[in-house]
Amino acid sequence: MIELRQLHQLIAIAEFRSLRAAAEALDVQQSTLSRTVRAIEDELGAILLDRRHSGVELTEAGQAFLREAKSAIELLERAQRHARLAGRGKTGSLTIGIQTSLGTGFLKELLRRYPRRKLTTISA
Amino acid sequence: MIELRQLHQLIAIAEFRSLRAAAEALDVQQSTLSRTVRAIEDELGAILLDRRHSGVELTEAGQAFLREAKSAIELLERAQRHARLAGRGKTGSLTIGIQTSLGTGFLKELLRRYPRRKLTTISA
DNA sequence: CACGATTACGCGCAGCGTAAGCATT
DNA sequence: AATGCTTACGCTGCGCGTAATCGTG
Repeated sequence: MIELRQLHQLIAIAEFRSLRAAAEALDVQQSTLSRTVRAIEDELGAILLDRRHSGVELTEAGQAFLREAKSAIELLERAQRHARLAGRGKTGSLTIGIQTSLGTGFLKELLRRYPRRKLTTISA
Repeated sequence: MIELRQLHQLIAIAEFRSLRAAAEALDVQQSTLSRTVRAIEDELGAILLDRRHSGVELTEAGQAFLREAKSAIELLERAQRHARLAGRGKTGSLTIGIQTSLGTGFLKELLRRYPRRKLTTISA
């Protein structure tokens, strides 16, 4: 299955018209991107890049695919933004001060009933 | 980063309203899906599922996110279909018969010049 | 020779299965 | 007791870095 990481890598490659440059920008090795492109091409059964010795160039299939893929990613990122906004206020961190004596009984029970909360203890 | 695999898992969960059922359908363990949901929720900072003891239910945030995410995935899959169509005829497998004597010199050179082709040898 | 993409090899970690745990009906 | 989600633990496969290779201007 093509993953988002791979698509982002492909997008960078297309923007830089170069594996080398994209690799540097993404802070990975050329080899990583070479393998990624190869994997996507194999999965699609279409060649996406024209490998030149002066970099790479999108084939027609590559241009079409990337244009559509970008729209999809755009949509997904909007979805994430919306979800993050929806989550505001309903989640977040809560900082409280409490005497240690209280921290042993009631608080422990509270955290047991509401898992996923993390308790940071600072001893006096 | 949220990956497509995770979104597909989330979609299955939403359809089945159950981790158990979705896990069976996807042929993974419940624990896998539990962790996936948790990971997405953490990344988004929003709770997507109401965990009941009779299964799960999408929260409002979950419904909204999944609706948008599904559209994005739909778009991506269209992009892949288009690319596969574009690749037809320009790629594919070519089966040839050839005498072994020819397979050593010319063919080897040919394959060297056109990498990524695989040669399957069937000895007589 | 320089530059840029490809490929072989080995490693570390993310994702998973197993199994135990916990809460509710 | 049965059902269903969560969590701890260890392993395996995948993605990556390193480094060597190939091919062209």
